[in-house]
Amino acid sequence: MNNKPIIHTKEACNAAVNAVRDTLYVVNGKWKLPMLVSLMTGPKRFKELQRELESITPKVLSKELRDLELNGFIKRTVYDTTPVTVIYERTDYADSLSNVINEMREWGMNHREHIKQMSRDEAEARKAVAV
Amino acid sequence: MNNKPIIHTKEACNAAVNAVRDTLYVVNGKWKLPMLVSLMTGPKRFKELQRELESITPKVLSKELRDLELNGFIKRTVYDTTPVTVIYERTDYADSLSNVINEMREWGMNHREHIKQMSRDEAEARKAVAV
DNA sequence: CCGGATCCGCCTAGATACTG
DNA sequence: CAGTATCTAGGCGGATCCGG
Repeated sequence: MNNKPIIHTKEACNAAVNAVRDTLYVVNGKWKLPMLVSLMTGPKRFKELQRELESITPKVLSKELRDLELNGFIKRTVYDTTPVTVIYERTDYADSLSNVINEMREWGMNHREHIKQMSRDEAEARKAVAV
Repeated sequence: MNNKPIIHTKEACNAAVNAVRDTLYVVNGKWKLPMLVSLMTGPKRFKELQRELESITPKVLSKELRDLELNGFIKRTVYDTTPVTVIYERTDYADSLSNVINEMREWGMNHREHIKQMSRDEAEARKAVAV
């Protein structure tokens, strides 16, 4: 019918775009990744996380922890001491992100080089014009 | 020195986190992916893109196009007609994203199922308590 | 100690109107 | 046609104070 030879129906593309956006959403923001990284060395208490992430405010930390919990990346456990002790720890499910994260890390590093090269090329072009 | 057996130095982790954030940043937002998808079927003019992406405003489209161009994902060409014709097209470099995008798409789809399962489990738990 | 509640400033997407 | 100019709104991150 048209010149698109492949399986790119509009609906499939939209579903794909949405799936990608979901992924973007769950790891996006300033703190989510550092938090998951910080929890890789073991379970932590609220205050410990706050100290490690230096400069995060309790409100934001609390919200981010809730987000991560809702997505199943961390588990929150309350111990009935006085005062209460709250422990946060990574779940196994958090590891399911590793492929995505690695791809992103790798691409991001290459991209940094690519951008540098682009601006070098551009500088050369400007020089050529200037002469 | 400490109990971390692996190669996770603080600096390496930070660099990794930054690389990941770069990747997140360049494809983030409501429009970047749909735009790249739309340009997969061939070069397009400004107005064509606006029509395909229905509901994007020219200001936002213009900004997003600039972003994509700065990252080297698209090429902008001005033809000296009256009135001027401007053509946007994907670069080969845009294809370098395919691995990342595919991983994200796949993970996003699985995650949707995972979330569903989590809420089902939770509903079960509530039912058990209610009885 | 672990947060919740409230207020506040910023950034940016969007709406609308306009220009070369 | 291919954008720019101006204004507004709302969401997010931060600061500060409060409570269990």
